[in-house]
Amino acid sequence: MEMDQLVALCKRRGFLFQSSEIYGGLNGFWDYGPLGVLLKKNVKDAWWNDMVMSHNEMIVPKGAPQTYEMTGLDCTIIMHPQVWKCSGHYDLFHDYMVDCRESKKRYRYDHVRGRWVTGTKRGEGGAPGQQMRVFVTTMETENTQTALDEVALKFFGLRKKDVETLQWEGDIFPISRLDDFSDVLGPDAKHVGTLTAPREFNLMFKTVIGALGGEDDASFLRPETAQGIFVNFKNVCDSTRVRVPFGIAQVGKSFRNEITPRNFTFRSREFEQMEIEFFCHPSQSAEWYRYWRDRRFSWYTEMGLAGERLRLREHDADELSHYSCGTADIEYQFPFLPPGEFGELEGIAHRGDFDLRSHMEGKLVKDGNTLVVEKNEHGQPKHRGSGKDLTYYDDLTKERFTPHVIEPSAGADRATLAFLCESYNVDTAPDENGKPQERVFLKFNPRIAPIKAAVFPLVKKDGMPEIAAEIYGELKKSMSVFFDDKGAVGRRYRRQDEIGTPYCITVDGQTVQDGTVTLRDRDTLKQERVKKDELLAELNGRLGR
RNA sequence: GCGGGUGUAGCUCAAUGGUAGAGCCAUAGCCUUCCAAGCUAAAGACGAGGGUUCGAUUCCCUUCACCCGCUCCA
Repeated sequence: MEMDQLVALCKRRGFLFQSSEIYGGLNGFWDYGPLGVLLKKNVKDAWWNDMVMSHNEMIVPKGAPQTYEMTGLDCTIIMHPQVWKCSGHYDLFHDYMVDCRESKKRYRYDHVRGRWVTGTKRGEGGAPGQQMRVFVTTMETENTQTALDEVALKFFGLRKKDVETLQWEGDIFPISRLDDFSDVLGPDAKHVGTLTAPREFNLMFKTVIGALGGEDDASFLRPETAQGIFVNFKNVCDSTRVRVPFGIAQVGKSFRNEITPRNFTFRSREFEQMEIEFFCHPSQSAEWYRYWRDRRFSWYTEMGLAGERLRLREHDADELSHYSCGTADIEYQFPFLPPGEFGELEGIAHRGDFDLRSHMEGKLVKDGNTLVVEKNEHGQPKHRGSGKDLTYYDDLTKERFTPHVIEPSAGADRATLAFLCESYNVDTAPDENGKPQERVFLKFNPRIAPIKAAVFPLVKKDGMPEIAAEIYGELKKSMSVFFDDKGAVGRRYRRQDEIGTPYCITVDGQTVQDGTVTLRDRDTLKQERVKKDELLAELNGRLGR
């Protein structure tokens, strides 16, 4: 399937539009159309229903260490600025970058390190040339000096055996200590002075609280919904009777000022997340991590992403965040990605006690194998925590501890996009002359199909429209249905196929006589006669409601 | 943010320094008894801003968006 066909279908049928399209669009922002809003809502509802509403805390689910409770939250998009300082997002999302005019590469300002060196550039025919003092640079590596040797040799046009002729001076230090880059050789450059001045990249959307707000009132749109759950952990414990282990779920918008939004809705600047923060005893956290990883993977397969295009990828040890004991991505092979590449739908992370501790003590950094509060130059916490006690006291075991967190964090827009890609199907169906015609249909799981059924009068006479309208009205009380009496019935079927409607109900001449209608299946094209009074029950059964 | 490419109707494609054409889709009506049929009607576009020009969709500049490659990817 070519992605542009799906994009065209999404626009033609009203699933997705570019934001502010009449003004030329806005990079990284997308609007859901009349059908798209139904589809995405169904995805979110399915998630909420399966994870929260239908969860039975009285029985042990398959694969779980024990029973657990689930509850929900809906937090604000703008939160106290200190939330983002303690979570680490403030420091992490404020990057200074330098660009190389020659190699067209971009580097993180604080990651480019180098050292002064003096050498003699090889001239024409191997003759000695000009002597130069240059600050050669490289990205941080395990052995920075070796990397610098290579860069310097290449710059001066020397062989490996000439390495002794290089006169190094001083220590290796980041270029952020230099005021002037005119004698700096970029990591991938052939000439000196090609690096631009550092420029700030703010990956969080900044806004101002209050009409007269200045820089002191600066706040941020949340880059993830998770932090709202952590800062409300104590409120939830104190106001409901939940006991650890339990999970808090939240669905909501998040915002990231991505450098390169691309690939349709896959990387958007405004997007919606479906997140669970699951709190458990540290001794059980590894088991819970495995439970949630497997549970979330099977959710996607049950929703229709079964097959080779979906995979579970456990992160390597060196890929893990410093606080994590395990992270897995659920990934989908989107059609717009190069062959063999997968895009992340959801990450399941073992976050340890990092988050709750951060909001108690202040922003944490790794010191050896432990987490300690990051200090500023005065020896005080760089970002001060709330000081509130976010530990948990277990009445039964008489134990106080900081719960560990398992975080299944899913992208609602990415899941919706994956379902769209997966359901896009083309087959051939005979037209009225028996000639095979190409048919495009979206093979949605009926749970997420925007329209569950369409009702047609075969022709506009003999009382058929009236009966169809009556059936339509009855069904509409309990599901999204569509009425269509325009044009030939074959065209109406195709139109429903293209938006993924699982069933079409047609009132024909026989309906007037015996009260039965035809029920057509989207995938098999087969029709069965069903009594119109039994239609609702029949549909509910087939839709698994 | 950088480099390259592309912007004409919802889609696919024309033409033009002087009133921008067509097919499909979509809309309304007629006709039609089961898988995109037919007839009729009406509607619909030069991505945006500026400049040159008597006149710019066409030439120039800027900008925006999309595609590809870098970069980024908590």
